[in-house]
Amino acid sequence: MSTSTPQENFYDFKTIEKKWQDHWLDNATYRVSTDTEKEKYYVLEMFPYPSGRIHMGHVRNYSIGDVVARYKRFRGFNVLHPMGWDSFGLPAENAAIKNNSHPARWTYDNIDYMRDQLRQLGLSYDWDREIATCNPEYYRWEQYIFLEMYEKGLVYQKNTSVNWCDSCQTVLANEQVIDGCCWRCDEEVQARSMNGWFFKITAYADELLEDLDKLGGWPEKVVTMQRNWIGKSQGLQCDFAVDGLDESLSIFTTRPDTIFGVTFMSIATEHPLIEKLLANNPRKEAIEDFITRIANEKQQQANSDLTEKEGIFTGCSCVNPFNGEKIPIYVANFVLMGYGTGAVMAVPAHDQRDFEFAKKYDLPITAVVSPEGIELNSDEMAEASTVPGVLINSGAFTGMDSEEAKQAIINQAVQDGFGSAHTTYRLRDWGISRQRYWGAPIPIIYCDTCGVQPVPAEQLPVTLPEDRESGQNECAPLHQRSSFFTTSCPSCGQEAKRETDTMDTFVESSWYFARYTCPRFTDSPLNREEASHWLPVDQYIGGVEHAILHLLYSRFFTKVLRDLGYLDIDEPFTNLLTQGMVIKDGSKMSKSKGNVVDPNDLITEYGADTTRLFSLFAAPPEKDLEWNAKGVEGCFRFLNRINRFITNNLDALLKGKRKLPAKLNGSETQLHRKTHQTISKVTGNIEQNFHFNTAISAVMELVNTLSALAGDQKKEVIDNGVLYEAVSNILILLCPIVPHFCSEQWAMLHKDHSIEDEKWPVWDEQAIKEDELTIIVQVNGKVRAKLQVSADIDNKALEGLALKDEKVLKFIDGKTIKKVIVIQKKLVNIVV
RNA sequence: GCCCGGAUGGCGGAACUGGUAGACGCAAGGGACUUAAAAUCCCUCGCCUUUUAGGUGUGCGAGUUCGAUUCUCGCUCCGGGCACCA
Repeated sequence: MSTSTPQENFYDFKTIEKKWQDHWLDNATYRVSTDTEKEKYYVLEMFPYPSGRIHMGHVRNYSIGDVVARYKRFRGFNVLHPMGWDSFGLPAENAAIKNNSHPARWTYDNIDYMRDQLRQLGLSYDWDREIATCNPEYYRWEQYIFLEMYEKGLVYQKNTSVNWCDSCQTVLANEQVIDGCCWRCDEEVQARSMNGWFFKITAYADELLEDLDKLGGWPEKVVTMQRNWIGKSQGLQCDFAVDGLDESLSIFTTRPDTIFGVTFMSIATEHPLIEKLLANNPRKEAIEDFITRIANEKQQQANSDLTEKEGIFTGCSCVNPFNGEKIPIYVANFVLMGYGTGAVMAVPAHDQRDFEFAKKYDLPITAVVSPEGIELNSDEMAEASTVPGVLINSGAFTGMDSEEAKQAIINQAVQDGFGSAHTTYRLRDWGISRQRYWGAPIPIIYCDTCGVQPVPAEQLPVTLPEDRESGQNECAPLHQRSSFFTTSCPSCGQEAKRETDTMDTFVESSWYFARYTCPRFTDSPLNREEASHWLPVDQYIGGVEHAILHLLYSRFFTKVLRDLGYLDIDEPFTNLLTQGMVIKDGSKMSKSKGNVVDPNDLITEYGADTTRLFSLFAAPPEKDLEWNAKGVEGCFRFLNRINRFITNNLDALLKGKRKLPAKLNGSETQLHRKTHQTISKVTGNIEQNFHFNTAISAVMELVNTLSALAGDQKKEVIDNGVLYEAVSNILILLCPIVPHFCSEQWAMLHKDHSIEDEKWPVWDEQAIKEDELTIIVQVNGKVRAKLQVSADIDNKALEGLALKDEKVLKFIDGKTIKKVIVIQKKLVNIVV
């Protein structure tokens, strides 16, 4: 639509949308409370970070959610559909520095603007439940939960190696380290050992893994990603005595069956045993140099590709408890201290990485598992053999099947007291400490006398100091504020210091969905009654980029809150829909690519309804959506066609009877049938998989049929009852998608009630049935003719008709018919 | 490297448990209305050919079947996740 276009050609979306938005807001139409009469339905879209303005991804996400919410209301559910703001985070601090403002100011301004934008989209939220996670009334309860978790031993402090940027004076997350340098200032990142707070998510590793089976309403892909992330493996933990020291080296392996093939040992550069191995070691200097070099390389290559495997002999050895063999100990760059025990028994014959290492350092290779039908020669192997087989060179276990041997060897280790069955997870505990200002303060006090003290619950919330000076890029901002960190010990009353780290912002989003059920509750984090009524979330909708972290943390919090007595569910989200990205010109919309479409422009030009309609029509929700400006116009045209039809037929629609006549003529039958087919199609598309694109197509077809049969060139007179049936159903079926438009059109036809008082239509199976069928006739699988037959024809008669058809005769003439296949009501295939 | 997806006209996408491939929309071409434009309406629209018809066609190659976009096997390309996990 160009600006020179006369407005009178189009429906007046500006006035209409404003009118209905005001109406919904003034009447709090979408406010909900517990209702025992109606079944509850909780639909939730991932809440946004208030970055400034909404983008097309938000429009798509929230449009999908809004259709679900409105549809479920039509189906008679009591729908909880809340919205809020994930409003802590680093961008606010950066923006505050840049604009010489305060993070809170910047954040709340953004929230105000974006709330307005969401309202302009006509989203049916219960705004009374709005929450902002940076509000002390929200994070006080997060601090409260933290303290309860602390009490239960689910929160602890430990020293770990982190990415440290010296110029920014802060810890960086892995994804903020680019090629070994800080994403913001390009300073080289260092490894630094720091004390931080951790949530013991590993305590729930098994349950988080097992309960994945309960998530039948989640995309298989997301479940798999979580399963791999948790990464459970079972095997043997076994101790190897260190030669000449009163120490043992503990290893974990998933291949106990290969234990007789161990020819060396690889340990991590950070392994605690190294210190002891280096005492009085003639090679001490070389080993230390190696370790320092590897440590630096590791830090810089945290995000890059694999480096070559390297190691250094320590000069020390240990003993394989199964056969008494002496095993040299190497320090190797590929061994992770954070997984297993930080030491790996190396079996080069059956592990590719160990194989390469052995070749490089000329270490022996001993094959101990012989795959069926193959004779392994240790000296001639070109690569490791990782398949199962029969044990060889394995003492008492020789001849045993490798799968069987795993258990037998574990049993032996247990019996002899040097090992046991053990389960290891890839999942690590969740480090939540951030040296930032704009986050929820960790409610802990350090007292020189009494040590670590939790802040007493009655002193919550620990609020952020408001005197944040702007214009400074300071490190650990809370650490600079004595007004904040100076306090008194809750135990002895002496002067003490507050923890100055804030919590990872993922903590806020791990339980907000529960807080929505009782957003203003002041007694505890959650009102058990409300939470148990509304939860779990029936339908959760958001980007697949949160498939692991956010969704895993939320599942973890749900289990913790359950164990703290606040919830009675195991899993927070029954059904999950992960929507695709919004793409333009083949790549994701981004400022740097300059291919951003601003929702504001679209709303101004075509209105919210068209914007919603297109974002739902162009692709099914789970797929990426390719933006097409012309496609938007097509959607706008569609709405105008409906508007024009109703306007042109308003007299008949208002004055005529709204009941179907007793007998229908040809056109009426067709329209009536199409109407009911459309109801069935749309309902099915929404219920099955939220494929709104095909639902919209179906309504478009109905509108096409309507124009053809009842438009200007109509052939037969259409009874008003049939006409009304078609029109009213078009409006109800489209209402969840284009609510302002349908509300307005409905209001033109009805003075007494709004469209939202209507029930979702039910289709009539009888009306759907076609009385004539098109039967395909194939000869040797190729379509040769189409027959119009009455719907009740039997197979025998059908076969007869097909064999007599002129076009078919052409192809079977003079040939022997081998076989005739008749598929009821569908096709006849003649094989010659 | 491993684990998931995906590939259908000029484009976005349809096609129920194997049964008319290309619904719906966009773009394109032709026509009507108009002084003209906008808007609207009608027609055509996978490719090829000897065009009232026939051939061919759902990334490539096989297979199962009367019949495959759909099922099986083997590839190619694209997207995503994990990445020294012992």
